Amino acid sequence: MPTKKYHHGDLKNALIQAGVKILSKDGVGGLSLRKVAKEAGVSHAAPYAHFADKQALIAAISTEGHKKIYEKISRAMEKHPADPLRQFVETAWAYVEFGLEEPDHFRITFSGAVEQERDYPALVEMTRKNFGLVRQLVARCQEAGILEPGEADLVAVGVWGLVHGFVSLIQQGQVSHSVLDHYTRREMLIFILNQITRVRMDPREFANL
Amino acid sequence: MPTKKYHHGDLKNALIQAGVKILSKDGVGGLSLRKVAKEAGVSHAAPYAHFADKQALIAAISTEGHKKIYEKISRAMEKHPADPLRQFVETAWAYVEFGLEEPDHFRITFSGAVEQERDYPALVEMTRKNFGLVRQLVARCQEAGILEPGEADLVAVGVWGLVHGFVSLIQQGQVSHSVLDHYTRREMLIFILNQITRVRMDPREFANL
DNA sequence: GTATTATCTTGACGGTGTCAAGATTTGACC
DNA sequence: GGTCAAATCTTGACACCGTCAAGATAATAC
Repeated sequence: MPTKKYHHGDLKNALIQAGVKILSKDGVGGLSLRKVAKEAGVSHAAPYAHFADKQALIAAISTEGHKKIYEKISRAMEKHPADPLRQFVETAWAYVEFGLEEPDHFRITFSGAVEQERDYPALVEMTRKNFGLVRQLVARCQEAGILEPGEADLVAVGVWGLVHGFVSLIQQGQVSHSVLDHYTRREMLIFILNQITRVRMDPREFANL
Repeated sequence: MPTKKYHHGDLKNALIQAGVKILSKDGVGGLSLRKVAKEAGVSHAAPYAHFADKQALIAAISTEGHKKIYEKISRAMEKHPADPLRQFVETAWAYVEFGLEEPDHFRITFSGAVEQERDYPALVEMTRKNFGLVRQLVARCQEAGILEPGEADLVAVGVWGLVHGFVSLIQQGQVSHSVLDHYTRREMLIFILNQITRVRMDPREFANL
């Protein structure tokens, strides 16, 4: 963390947090640089001392999103250090939770609002870190016979896509009522995870672990 | 129709097409109502005769995206009417192709830029139609023993998410070079599809069908 | 042929991203 | 401690944006 400085102190982080707050209040469409500045108590052009443009702020907010995901899923993985299957389920569920608790932060993090991701090394590094965690979990599950063997990179892409697609469809309300009435979200997740695992979990049983 | 008249004739569709063109030229961030109007050769407020606001135009552009996907995947399914496995592969590949050929149209279609989807019945209907097609294909594959049995709705969510996640990660350039150098995109797709199918396809073989 | 309606233009408003110029504070160096 | 350059923030301006109101024009219904 940058040490306490002059006028504001730690405006850069304050702007990111203000952005997260506005996202949860006004949604992705309501996020503007001027509103973020006002929320942080500075003038409308102050952010330009810390961010080159709006894209750069969004990139920082996305990085913050990936950080939260990293914390959530690494905590989830620590819950059952010796049980890859439960690690798998808990990690996936942690990801889903973030998507449901902070939908707009989740959305802006993955919506491709950052057009040239490679211009933001911190963001690239953070996504790499998250992907590495998933890849590592996938490899462990493959060793344990829970997932099919094969190139762990690609299997990880598949797993991530599966869970991410699930969150997206829930967010957009595209899951039919006939399904929603019969299963909890967690049961639905386990149902979907069953598609790619070699073991078969009973949704009702695993939802309560 | 061609020459300039006070009344355009078919401005509504012209605006949608202008929007698609601008998307491919300037990306999602460069899409504005005024630019779309100019591209279509009308004044800056003319779109308001056909769209309530920018959201409504984006919803129409998203609907157009779903239409293109519908055409592509239904054509793909017709290629091998009696072979569910090939139908499955070709349909997924058609989806990937659209994402790679028109990345920004693909992105705006699924980025949640339309905040309240339910306000746009045509869009809801079109997504429902596409999902129905996938669901139908999934059911057929389940009957043929290619996919695990179970609630077809949820299996379809999984399949869609898997393929969609694959496109997203490719678009963002997050697939490692070590993988990109060894496999074509189509081989990578088949690799991923193997994760959820009960049959095992050889990527090298199936990539050339 | 006239009246009504749909379509399009013009002009205006507040909000937005961004830059330039200037004010203020900090930290480093003597 | 005093001086100065760099970092930080404010103010003001500009072009662009989404949106609305008022009016002009064309198509259509009668």
